[in-house]
Amino acid sequence: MPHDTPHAEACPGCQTPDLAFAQHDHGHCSTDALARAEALAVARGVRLTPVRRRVLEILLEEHKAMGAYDVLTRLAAEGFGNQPPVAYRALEFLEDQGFAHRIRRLNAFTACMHPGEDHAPAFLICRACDTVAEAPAAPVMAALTRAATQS
Amino acid sequence: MPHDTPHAEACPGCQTPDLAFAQHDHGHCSTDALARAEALAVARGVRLTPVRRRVLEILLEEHKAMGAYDVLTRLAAEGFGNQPPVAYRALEFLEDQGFAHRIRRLNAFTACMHPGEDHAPAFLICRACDTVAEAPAAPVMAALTRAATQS
DNA sequence: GATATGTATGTGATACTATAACATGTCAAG
DNA sequence: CTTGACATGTTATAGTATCACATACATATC
Repeated sequence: MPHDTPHAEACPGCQTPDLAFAQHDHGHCSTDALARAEALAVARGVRLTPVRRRVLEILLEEHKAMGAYDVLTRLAAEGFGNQPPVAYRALEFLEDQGFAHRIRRLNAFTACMHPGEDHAPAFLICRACDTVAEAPAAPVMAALTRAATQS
Repeated sequence: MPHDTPHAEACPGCQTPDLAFAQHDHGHCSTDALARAEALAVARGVRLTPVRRRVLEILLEEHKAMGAYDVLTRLAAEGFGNQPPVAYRALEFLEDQGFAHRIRRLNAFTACMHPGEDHAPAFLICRACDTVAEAPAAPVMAALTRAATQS
């Protein structure tokens, strides 16, 4: 339920749900990410099977943090298995390959926008609508590492 | 089960379980944090009831990330309620008052080492033994904020 | 002191998240 | 064609979290 917390006021995605998509031609970046994933899978000799591919597509379409059971519901509706491991296994595969990220804080998953690139992402998550932005976090990591070594 | 991941090699707490306590006189910092919490509770007009107080003590004693059910088990053994809400409510109270932190990534909680101080903590969590160190994260936050505003 | 009010706790039920364990299927190499 | 590795299906269960309602307890008011 968007629009019902103060936080929503600061989130473009909440105010104009289609904004995120319009802004960056989501259709394109989506098919692009998918294509990269396919290529990488081939290059690595791993198989982007129908379930796995479909899960990635779903994550890309939604462009937000999705729970494993949300994904599972979609899969089941499309004739794939309807038991939790079906979703978890596909999601685990995607995460292992760097095609998706697990956001443990939300018990959720989201498609990676830069598969194949070496990156340390931080996630900007709208508390109201769960839209996720992936921000480069190299400087953040650096600060963290500094904090860590000092302790 | 400590000592069985490569990561453990880098964690002082893993190698010498008592180190964290010896190093900083945990007994003292523990009672100190408790005293601060008591004072703050009075100052704010909120009640640090027996369950709440005991939960805080447990978190301070353990000095590591504890699941709600771990806490609950301890509570039940001591004659408090044995249903999940008992633990969750006390933990929520402690978190609201800033006496404890919830580490969602671990589905766990830990006592705050600096109750009352305005701070933005980052947590350094040993993957092997769940010992938690609370590091000052102001610079990390700054980097994050920068990343956020750019997106 | 009796009563009313708000807050805290007890308790049972249930929702949500995740994994273990084992059976079955599928594909490609030899 | 068989074998072996990987993928999926399926059942069961573990682990995390919240809801809803009843009860108790403290404080303020009359």
